[in-house]
Amino acid sequence: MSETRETPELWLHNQICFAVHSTAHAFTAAYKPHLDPLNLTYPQYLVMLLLWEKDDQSVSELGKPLFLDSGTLTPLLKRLQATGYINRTRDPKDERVMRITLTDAGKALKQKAVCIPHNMLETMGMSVEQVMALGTDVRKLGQALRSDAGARS
Amino acid sequence: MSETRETPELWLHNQICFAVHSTAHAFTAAYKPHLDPLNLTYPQYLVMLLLWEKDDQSVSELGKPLFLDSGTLTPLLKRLQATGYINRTRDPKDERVMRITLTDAGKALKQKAVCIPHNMLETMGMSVEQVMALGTDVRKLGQALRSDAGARS
DNA sequence: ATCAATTAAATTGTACACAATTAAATTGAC
DNA sequence: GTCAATTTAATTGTGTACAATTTAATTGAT
Repeated sequence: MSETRETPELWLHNQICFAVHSTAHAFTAAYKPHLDPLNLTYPQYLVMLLLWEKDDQSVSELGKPLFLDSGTLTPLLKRLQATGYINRTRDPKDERVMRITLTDAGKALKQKAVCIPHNMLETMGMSVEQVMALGTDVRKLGQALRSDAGARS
Repeated sequence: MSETRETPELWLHNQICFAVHSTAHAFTAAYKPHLDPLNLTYPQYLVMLLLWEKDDQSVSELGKPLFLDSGTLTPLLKRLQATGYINRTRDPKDERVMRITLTDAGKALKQKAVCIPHNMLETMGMSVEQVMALGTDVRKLGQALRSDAGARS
């Protein structure tokens, strides 16, 4: 009856891209109850993770591991500044560079965030070993997708 | 030196959520060269997949498998209509319902899309079996995240 | 020393994504 | 049959993403 029978490769539920895509959105939704009390969105949380690892980074230093450019980061960082978690100041050595530093409130927030990974692990219902193994595979897939994109010279 | 040494659970590159999040974006970018010639964005492609599986669906029928509501779908469907791939008509039986049907151009597009999954498989550099196994695990994770969100009554 | 390339952010425009509200049509209890 | 609840989309407002352009600062070849 359906013309689909002949093209199972086009079934939505067979597509790993959609599995990854929808699971990413499910993560954002699952983080929400944990991040709302901290006044953070999920992408803002990712930036805070980087700043908690290493304070005082430029916009492009933050963007490289996140695969984001200033078009996304500039407005996001302005919101983090408005919330009071970061400072944005021009580097006196090179006025092109915007240096992002944590405020005291931004540093203090880390203590409220440390429990989030543990809580999310419970939500996922997986062991640490399972999560690490799956993470390795997913990262490998992401790297393959990105390296191939760069491969067309 | 870094205060991070004590909190590896907060390292960005340890977070499976970020692995999934960034791989989802890598997918969107990797699809772009395949979808641009078809005048489709990646989310629009997902809607077309559903319509190729089963023509004539309502907005909410399309939204359920995609985990999207009318707030996202209405403008997206208007763009697909503007491109000429779908029709949007009110159901005469129930004027609340918007019925989405493929135009001839929308139906014809399927033939141009059938090769995309195969091409993407090459980009991923994985076997069909590997992709299916990883897809199963990722879908399971997505389901766990969504079911737990609904678990707070 | 000067000026053409380069670099870093910011800006602009398009397109999701989602919460919350609104509007219109339908259903159901009475 | 009437009107309150429900259902379906659409709308509004905020927040990412990303391509393309712009601006300002720096570098480097001459």
